Amino acid sequence: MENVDSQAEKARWRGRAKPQAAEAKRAQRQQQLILAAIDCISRKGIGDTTVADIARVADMAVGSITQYFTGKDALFSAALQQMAQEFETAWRADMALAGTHDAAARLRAFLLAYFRADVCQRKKVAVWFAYWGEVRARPRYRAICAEFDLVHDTMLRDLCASLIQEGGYAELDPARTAKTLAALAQGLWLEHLTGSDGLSRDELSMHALLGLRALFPHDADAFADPA
Amino acid sequence: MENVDSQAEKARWRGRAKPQAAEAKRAQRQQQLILAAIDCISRKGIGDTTVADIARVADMAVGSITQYFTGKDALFSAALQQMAQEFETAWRADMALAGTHDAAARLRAFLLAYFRADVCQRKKVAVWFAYWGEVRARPRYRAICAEFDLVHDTMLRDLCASLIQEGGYAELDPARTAKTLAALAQGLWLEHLTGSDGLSRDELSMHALLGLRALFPHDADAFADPA
DNA sequence: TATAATTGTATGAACATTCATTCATAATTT
DNA sequence: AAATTATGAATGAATGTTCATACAATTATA
Repeated sequence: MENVDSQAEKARWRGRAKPQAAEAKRAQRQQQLILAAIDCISRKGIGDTTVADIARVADMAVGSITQYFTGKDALFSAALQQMAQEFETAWRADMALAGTHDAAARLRAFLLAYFRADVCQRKKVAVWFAYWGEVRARPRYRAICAEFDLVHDTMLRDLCASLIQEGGYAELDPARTAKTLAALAQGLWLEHLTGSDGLSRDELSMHALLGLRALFPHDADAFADPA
Repeated sequence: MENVDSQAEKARWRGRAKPQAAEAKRAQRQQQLILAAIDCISRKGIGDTTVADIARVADMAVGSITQYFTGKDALFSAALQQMAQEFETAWRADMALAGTHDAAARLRAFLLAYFRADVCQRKKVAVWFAYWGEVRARPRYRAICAEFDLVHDTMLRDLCASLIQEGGYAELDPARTAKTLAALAQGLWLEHLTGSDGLSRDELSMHALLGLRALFPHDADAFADPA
């Protein structure tokens, strides 16, 4: 991640063209490693994933890891960052689709983004929990999570505030309502991960919608289960 | 754990007394190790906790761990088992206090047990997530969790079913309502663990009560915030 | 040909486990 | 009661393994 600058610098320095292709290839290789790391973490956990595992899955040599990341830790941090970034991109996209005016529709889109097919894979959820399991011990992970949580929480609180205003839910506190919904969504992820009766993504969505209807009964229609 | 039988056997065989004291001391020593393991895991995570760490905190020799547990893994499993057992004991006790007739009061007691002072310590929540982070990778952890989840889920579903019947919430499905509440409680644990604005246990309780009131509006009184 | 990228082995640090020894207490014998 | 023997808990240094990182050799690219 930190070599991006030196790449750009080099391009400027030489004045030649090629940074396009070279940089793209470099990015693709980094991506390969990040994907492999995520895959390994989901199957073996953070503690038991070795660089050899990652190299094997990425179909690269162990030495290449140092080429693209300072070390194992940096790779793991980059993987976490990417997961967080991907999720943020996902809910932003879904919200954009829901328009800009209807607060209920936007809130619905936001919360259901948790259960998108590309987000709510068992594999990825396992990785989220692997990181959360280490978050106390590793300040770096904590910092990355905090950065994305901030914008996530702010958005959710604003959505709740809008709906509370528009829908006439004077008794609800926006911040508390938002935290409650966030907790519900993340708790459902845990259910997805550990539940013996493997709840499908659709079922998880319906649990989330049940929570939304309960909190915002006037908008039950907007939060109805999909047909 | 597996020597208990041979101990009892010996007592029977010799007819003499002493197993009392010896067994108690043994149990106390095991306890010391389990407590030390929980402490270390909460501070360093499962992956970075070494037997040396545990021995230091327990104020014992590294070799003593093998004396009481097959190995590091067995100790960790025992610690998880104990945490799960403690939690089950906690909610059972709180429910007993809530009586046997009032479904709402019992459900309230059950859910608020998540936020008892002795259960909802940051330290212990960190350990829960450390285990969940590894649960995919370690079948042993998964089995222990599944065992306790079963009785937990059954109880919660029965509670929801009772209240749905008594309170006239025909539109609610007991199983789905139960899962939703469980997810909310566990999600609030995560909030407790990672939330930058460290929510106090009281605040967490209030979030849970908000969820209960939303789902069961006829019983808002029973689920009111504490004064 | 010069430069960059890739590879896989070499290295040493970190670690869990093993085990010979010590020591306090209980059991047995005088 | 005193002396002797037996027991098994406790210890921590020794052992062998696992792993991340560094680096020298090799291959690809420009």
